[in-house]
Amino acid sequence: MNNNILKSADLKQTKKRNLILSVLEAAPTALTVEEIAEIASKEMKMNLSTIYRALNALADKNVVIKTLYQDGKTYFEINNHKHRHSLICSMCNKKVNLDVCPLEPIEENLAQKTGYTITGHNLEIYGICPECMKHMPSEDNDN
Amino acid sequence: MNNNILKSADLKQTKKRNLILSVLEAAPTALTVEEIAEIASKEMKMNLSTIYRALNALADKNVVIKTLYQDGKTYFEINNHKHRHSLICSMCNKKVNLDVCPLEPIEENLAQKTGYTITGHNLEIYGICPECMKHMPSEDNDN
DNA sequence: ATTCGTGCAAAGGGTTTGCACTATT
DNA sequence: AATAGTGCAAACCCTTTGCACGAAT
Repeated sequence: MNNNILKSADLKQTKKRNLILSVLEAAPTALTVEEIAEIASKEMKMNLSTIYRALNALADKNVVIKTLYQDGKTYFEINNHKHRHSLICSMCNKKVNLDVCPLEPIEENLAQKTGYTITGHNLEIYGICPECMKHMPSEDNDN
Repeated sequence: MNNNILKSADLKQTKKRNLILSVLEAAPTALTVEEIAEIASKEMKMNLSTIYRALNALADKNVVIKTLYQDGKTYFEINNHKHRHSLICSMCNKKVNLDVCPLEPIEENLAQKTGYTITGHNLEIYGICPECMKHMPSEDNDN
């Protein structure tokens, strides 16, 4: 229930924020503000600024995670405290969540070697999904 | 010698492009366009557009690698075909190169599980460097 | 001489912000 | 009633682009 989320983040309860949160909760992957607006617009329309402000407020409270992807857009997802990464199709943008994070064992080692206090990381993996692979304009296959 | 790099990339040889390349070659980590401009300006001044265009041309030829970091800026580095990642201080932005890439073993596995053809990945690790740690305004240390 | 690189200023895309207004507490 | 959220338009930052000029082949 979103009520608690907003309350415990010291944010006022509004229909829009609740809707934004429920969109994120229903989403299988991180979403851009435009994607959120698109989905949310089925129930009510709201300004992009509103979504940005809501998400930034929530990110400040660590309720959502904000990540800038290589496409130049910021993606948001609920911070469920399960650490995840995405595999993104470079052609259709379809995303698959990974449940492995290969980095935790590395980070401790790294902290020792560098003296840095590791605070986090950002990992995106890119590829071509099977569907796009099928419909690939044959660019460099030698038939 | 840069001559060969530009020639083999089918790009005209200019003083500015050579300078840009030598700045990148001397750099221990990936640099932003502004950082490159700053360093290069000691030898000659050039417009940011020129740097952007030179780097994009080189990135298209895979001579340099172009990566968008979480600070919203694009970083460029020579593509020496050694796969590297950076550890970045969130406070002073100092970067350390890692020579481990923990992802290659994972990717093969991933390809099987998802059917994706993996084409690459992006990994940044964030932390606080020892110097910044020393001078940290004590925010949440309980003394 | 042709082709490509460069500077400048303007435009672009995504995100943020100031202000007046509206809703929540 | 006080405080915080929202819409709108303008501003912002980094990057890209059009055009006229200049340099490399």
